[in-house]
Amino acid sequence: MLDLQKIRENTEQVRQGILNKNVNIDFDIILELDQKRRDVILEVEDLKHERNLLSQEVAKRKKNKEDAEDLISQTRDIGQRIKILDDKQRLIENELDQLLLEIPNTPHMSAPVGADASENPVVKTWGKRYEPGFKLQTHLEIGEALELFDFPRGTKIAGPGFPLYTGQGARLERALINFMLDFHIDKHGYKEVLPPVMSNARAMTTTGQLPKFEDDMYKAPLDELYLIPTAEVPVTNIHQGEIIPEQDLPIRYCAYSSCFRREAGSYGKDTRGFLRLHQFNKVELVKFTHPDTSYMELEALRRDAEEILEALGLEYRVIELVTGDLSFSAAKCYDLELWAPGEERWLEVSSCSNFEDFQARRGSIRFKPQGGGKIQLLHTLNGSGVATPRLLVALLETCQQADGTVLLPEILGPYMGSAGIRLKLA
RNA sequence: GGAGACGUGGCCGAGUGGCUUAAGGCGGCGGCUUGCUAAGCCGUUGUACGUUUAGGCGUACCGAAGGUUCGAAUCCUUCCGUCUCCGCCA
Repeated sequence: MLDLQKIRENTEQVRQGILNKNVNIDFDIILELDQKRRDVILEVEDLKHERNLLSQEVAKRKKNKEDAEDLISQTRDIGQRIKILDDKQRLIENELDQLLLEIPNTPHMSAPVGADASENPVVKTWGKRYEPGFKLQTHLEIGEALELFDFPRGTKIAGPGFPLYTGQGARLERALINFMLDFHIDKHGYKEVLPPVMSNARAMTTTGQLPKFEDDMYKAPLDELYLIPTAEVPVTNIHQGEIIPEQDLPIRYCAYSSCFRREAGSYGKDTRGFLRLHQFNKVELVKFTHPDTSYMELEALRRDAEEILEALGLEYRVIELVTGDLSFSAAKCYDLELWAPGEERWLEVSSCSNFEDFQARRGSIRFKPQGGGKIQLLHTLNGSGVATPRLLVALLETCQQADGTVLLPEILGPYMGSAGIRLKLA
């Protein structure tokens, strides 16, 4: 949510920022409602003040056993006017809130202005192209040959997009999750949390999934719960409604969770294999920071995700999202993409974003300055560190050998246990 | 799922219709005293919104939402949460 005062005072600047995100918002309606709201408040508070004074006078008279009927009937009349104005105020504020909740965050000034993903600049590339000289297979061919997963049976159980991992494939998936968790916890100092995979509407509103993107989520209407599309939702809401002492910042969490996405409107796109799923696994990094350090923390967050890819020896590049490609809540975002040599394309495995105070305002997440001073909204950030499906694709395709086996990086050895790092048909 | 108890500020805790604009304490902050520390003494202490050139002023907030009343932390209704016991269950 944007600061109403900022909308009021810097309307043109905000309007331009939102336009750069390819969204057109009618700010005149908002400003008009804001003015109406303040007019009503002015009127109703005046009446309430009067009522309080009269009630005190009634109390005084009753104490002295004097008659107060005239004051009581006068106040009764004021009470009715207050009730009408209270209702009016509530109505205006509901309408205003509803509008504000649907306005996306404004881009940071460092985010490159651009219309869509085709304009995203590449800011970094790392690693060496895997070109072993034999004909490379796709992850689907490798997986089928080595029986690492079973899409037809996953479809039988839940439908397309719900993968069933089998044998060494299941073990590899689990190994990757544990490897990434340990890496961030032990090497990068994140605190591990294991959150619920369902969240309520309140939590979904904090992070920005609601009210606009309800159709993208799986819902359990009987219990008024949603399956989380990312651990960002439950983890960011850990501190919803809290006031955190400044000296506790930054708070850095690392969480594994299954993620659930209906992917509404994306039918027909990347339907093969692991490229786009309804359920997948992801290790997520979430930070709560002081506003002054959030952009420094964004760079550090991105590095933490990059190091996972480097530790596995996979070729990747980093792109910076132009304003038109930024998500609803983000002010600035980097995507990490892995090269999949079998698919011969780049695959997005991580998004690292700074939301500034956008989510903090929706979820009322604040900090108390150390030397006293005014309580302020903090900044929230998150990034995948990283999502497994496309990581698995790039890993299998990059580690495939001429004999049809897959030789995993040494670093996964301890996590593969007795299966070892060479995947072959059992 | 059944029964009962409870929900007050950063924390503890008083408060069953009007000198409560929430007592008292702890903690925090400032000051005095002081070789240092501790103790003691004095003062101060929330959030949101509105308004104001400023100092300030006003309104709301006692789990949430409604209601009764001239007036609600206090009475009524509904909901949510926590705890205890029972049932069920990996």
